[in-house]
Amino acid sequence: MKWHELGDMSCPVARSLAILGDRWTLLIIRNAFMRTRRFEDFQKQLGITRHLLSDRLNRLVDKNVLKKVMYQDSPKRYEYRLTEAGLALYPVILVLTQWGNTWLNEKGEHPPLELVHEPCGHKTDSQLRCSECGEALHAKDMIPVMDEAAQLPSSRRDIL
Amino acid sequence: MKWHELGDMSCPVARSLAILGDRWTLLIIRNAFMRTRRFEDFQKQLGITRHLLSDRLNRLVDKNVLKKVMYQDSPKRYEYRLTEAGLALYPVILVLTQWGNTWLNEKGEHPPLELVHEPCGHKTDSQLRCSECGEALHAKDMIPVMDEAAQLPSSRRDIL
DNA sequence: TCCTTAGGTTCTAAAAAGGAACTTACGAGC
DNA sequence: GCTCGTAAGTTCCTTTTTAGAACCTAAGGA
Repeated sequence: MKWHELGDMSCPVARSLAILGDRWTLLIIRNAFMRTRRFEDFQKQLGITRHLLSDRLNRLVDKNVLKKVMYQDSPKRYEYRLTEAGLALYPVILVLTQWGNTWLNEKGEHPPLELVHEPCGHKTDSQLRCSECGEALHAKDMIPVMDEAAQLPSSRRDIL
Repeated sequence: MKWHELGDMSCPVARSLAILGDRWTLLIIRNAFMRTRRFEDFQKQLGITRHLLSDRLNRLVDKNVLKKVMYQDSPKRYEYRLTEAGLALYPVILVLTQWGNTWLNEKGEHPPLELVHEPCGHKTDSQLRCSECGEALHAKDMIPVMDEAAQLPSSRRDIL
């Protein structure tokens, strides 16, 4: 199976990863959350090749994760900003931060990146909680349900 | 910059993505959460080439995300199971599921994958909350702090 | 006129991914 | 003891992607 075919699958994880699941895209988005907006800045900060950066930024604009905003008229210059869909990726960056802090620092060689929650003023560990009962969510307690999908022919049900 | 060099960076997102940030790894992990454990099953479900699957599974074992467990003695057969670090990736899968459900289904062509939280019995939308004050977390309220890193030479501070 | 800045595009070589066939080690059936 | 089937890979060859460096364009300033 070719990679781009994943975008048509019924599984939402496959569709998300068809946009986000390559070696640079989530790093670009991380930097966008750190207020990076311009081509040159992304390129210097990430060390990505200009060619790839151009390709990835255009893809993200095409997929409505970033938008181009003109910030100078002559010569015309555009910067890249997170759209509403892009801002909604913050949880992805946050859980990757916490996983890296916790599980990829066994020898203690990296100072953890701590996050202060400004409204309450404390260093925070984010927790995923159920919107209904408020309890912390764990894999073993979750049951996937795909009502309509059950009525699709099995060839369209894909993975999940 | 080459991809594998990211694993040494001080940013935990870069270190996480040095393991998870390619086209197949998170899909393999998604299927592991769906109880897939054997080489043949991963291959059939994902449509990944056998070569790549072998490479990715070995890498995940090497990085302590999966472990090989013998399930048959003769001939010796092993299956791949999530380690503690692997199980800790559930939030990543969950937030990607929700983002895909919400933002990659504009034409309504995909039935959303709904998740029932078994202990309370309701369909849930997971929410990221602050461990200290319990409020929902948003990008604009978070301040990254890297105490010790501030004392490192700037060449070692990398991106964040 | 020449230099600088921002945002790319072009070129070539190297690395990674895709696809199909082959291997190994066993057990079962005939 | 021959053939088939299964699980888990490995090999070989082709096609795509990436990496890295150089080049291009359009405008402003010294």
